[in-house]
Amino acid sequence: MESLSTATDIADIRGEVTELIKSIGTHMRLRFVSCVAEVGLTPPQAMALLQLSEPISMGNLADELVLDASYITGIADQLEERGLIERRPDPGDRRRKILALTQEGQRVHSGLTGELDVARSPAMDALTDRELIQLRDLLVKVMQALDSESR
Amino acid sequence: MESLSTATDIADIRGEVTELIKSIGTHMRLRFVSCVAEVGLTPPQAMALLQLSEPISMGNLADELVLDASYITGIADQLEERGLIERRPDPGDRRRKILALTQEGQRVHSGLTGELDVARSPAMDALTDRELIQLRDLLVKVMQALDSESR
DNA sequence: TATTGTTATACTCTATAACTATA
DNA sequence: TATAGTTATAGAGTATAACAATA
Repeated sequence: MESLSTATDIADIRGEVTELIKSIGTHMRLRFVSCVAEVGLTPPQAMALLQLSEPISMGNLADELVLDASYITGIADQLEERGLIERRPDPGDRRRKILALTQEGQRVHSGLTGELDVARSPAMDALTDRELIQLRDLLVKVMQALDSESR
Repeated sequence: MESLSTATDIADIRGEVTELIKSIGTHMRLRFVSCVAEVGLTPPQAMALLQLSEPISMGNLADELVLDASYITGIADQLEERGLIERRPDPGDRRRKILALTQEGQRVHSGLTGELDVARSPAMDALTDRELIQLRDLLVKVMQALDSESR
């Protein structure tokens, strides 16, 4: 009898954990959307801009963001129109174009990075250093289980 | 000097935790999308169907899913065409329509609920009961911090 | 006058297919 | 022949505005 009620409790806690991860993820996403809106960017524009710490070819950017190349063209157009990035020729392959931040792009990039910097987010201030490490270790285990699941 | 390097490490771990929550959230979302696709539903259709354990008015469904009422009309149309739900009049308010599962809808709803049941997901099998409770408690703290942040 | 649901419409995010210039 | 980027287009998800019926 006791084992039965324990099993139920554990199932409940799994459900709680799932809900918590979902809620925290939603919070993070909303925070991202509102941060990028403040600097006048749409989420995909911001995702691309944030990837440009170093210049990168359009194809590579598509790979890193897991987006189709044709979509990257449009995002690049928008960021270029706003003067945040520029397309440079690739010396050595004239098909390729390298995207790089302009000076203004640098400014927005830095501002956004700072704004989003999780280290400055009060989100995890509620945890002591020891708890934070515990949390990290537990999430790593869950993530590993998910990765080996993969079906 | 030691405090400086410690501070950096903690910042790194915060970043790790953020990334982990993002990754686990992505896994969960992909799992949801593939589960609902198996029963031939789009994600919004599934979200609506899963809410129908009990009959509910269209407006209330819109509130619960945080979607506009006009969008609910379309989703309800699709689920009704597939014979999974029906619109019933509300005795007492003739403007209102109550959505309820058909018998076939019941079947799909049960199947999907079982498929998605977190208690049966191997995701958290990597954790002992004690670790699971620890994880829940830590996530609750993070969530509370996020809630009081709210700006 | 306010609320429920519907319609028409439009916008964002994203992919596919066909094309061009280059390799 | 294959690859990088572009264009045109289409589809999913979602919202806004205007409207009809009812409250």
